[in-house]
Amino acid sequence: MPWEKSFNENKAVEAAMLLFWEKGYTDTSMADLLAATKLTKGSFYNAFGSKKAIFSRALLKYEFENHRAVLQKLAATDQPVQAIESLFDLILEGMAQDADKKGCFLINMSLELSYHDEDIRRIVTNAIGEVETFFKQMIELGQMRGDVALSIDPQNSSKALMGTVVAIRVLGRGVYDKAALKTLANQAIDNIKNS
Amino acid sequence: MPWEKSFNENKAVEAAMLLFWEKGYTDTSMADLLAATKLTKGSFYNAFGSKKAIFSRALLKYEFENHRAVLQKLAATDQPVQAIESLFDLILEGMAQDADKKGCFLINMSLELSYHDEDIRRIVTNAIGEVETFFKQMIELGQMRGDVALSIDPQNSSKALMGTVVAIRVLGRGVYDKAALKTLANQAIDNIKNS
DNA sequence: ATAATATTTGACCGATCGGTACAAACAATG
DNA sequence: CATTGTTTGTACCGATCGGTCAAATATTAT
Repeated sequence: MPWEKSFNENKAVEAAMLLFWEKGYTDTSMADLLAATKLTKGSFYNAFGSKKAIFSRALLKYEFENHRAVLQKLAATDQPVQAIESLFDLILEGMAQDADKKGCFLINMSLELSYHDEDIRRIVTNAIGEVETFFKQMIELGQMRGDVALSIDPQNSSKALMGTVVAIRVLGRGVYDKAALKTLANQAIDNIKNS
Repeated sequence: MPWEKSFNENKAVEAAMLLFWEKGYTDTSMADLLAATKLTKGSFYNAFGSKKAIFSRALLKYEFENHRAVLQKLAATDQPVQAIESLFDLILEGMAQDADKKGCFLINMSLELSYHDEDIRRIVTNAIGEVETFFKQMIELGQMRGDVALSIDPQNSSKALMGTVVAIRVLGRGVYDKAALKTLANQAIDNIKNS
């Protein structure tokens, strides 16, 4: 009776994600989306329903693949300070390879949409909370292992590390160069290390 | 021969600034601008020429009034660490009073336009450079006075402070609450203080 | 007065916006 | 091979986008 779609829905969301990531929500038009996903209007609206809907899916996909997966892999280590360093390394490396200077999709959207669109704000807030939790756990683990100074407050320092990530991702879009970003990261890490 | 404009051009730029600040560039339409400036299309284009043009003027006005003026006043002090603290206080206070959570106009625009529009990127980069210079000068002054640890590198630490400002202004738009932002500021300041 | 000059106004422009309607094309089942 | 229900392509929608322009209007110099 029914019939299978001739296109890969996941690929379409992927293409949309890259577009939204690069150009933001408003500056990405339906025409852009149709071109990128290689869908016609009928198929698009049949599959996704609206521009906002595919945007949400794209943002969640990003969060899932570019955040959650990375954090989980890093958190599995038994060398917490190194895990934190690795996260910063990954971010810096990713930015160096990103010729378009797209930055972080989630953080970009936290400025473009977050306050006016409650759904988006929740996704962003949640994603940032996850990163912060990662930092906090690594700090606590590090304190148990003696790698992190006991004078450090995990709650506060995890926020500081999170703030550094935000700063790096924002200033990395054309204001600071690679070296300056690296400086930011190094200082933040030094602040928690047991010297 | 000529004839004086019946409207205050500066007031118009001010109104445009508040609009762009709140909604961003793309999401602010000509209709919005005309309503806010109380101009008709002809007058608007006669006076400013284009949407981009009045945007640039609005951004520069913001930079002049909300950045340069504040920094100059603070830099005049002979208590540099207090000047830095005052800057963070001013930012936090301003954000607490800003019900719309507009954040910082310049930093918002660094994400929306900076990489794709070279003119805007230059304005943003320059403004951030000024803040960073302020921090650097205050740190150096503080080291001479003994308020700031000599182990601190002014160049690096001014970047760290700048990064904290960026983080506060970005995360302050709906992700972090007042207390969390204050935590970020306190940690950044503690890092340079001579204990 | 009136000529010269600049501003203001509102109608109008083509292009693009996101979204809908619907018929034709289609694959799976009876 | 007809039936069924989905997918697909496209024509079309009203609204809005940023921007133009000519005529109307107000001011000053002569």
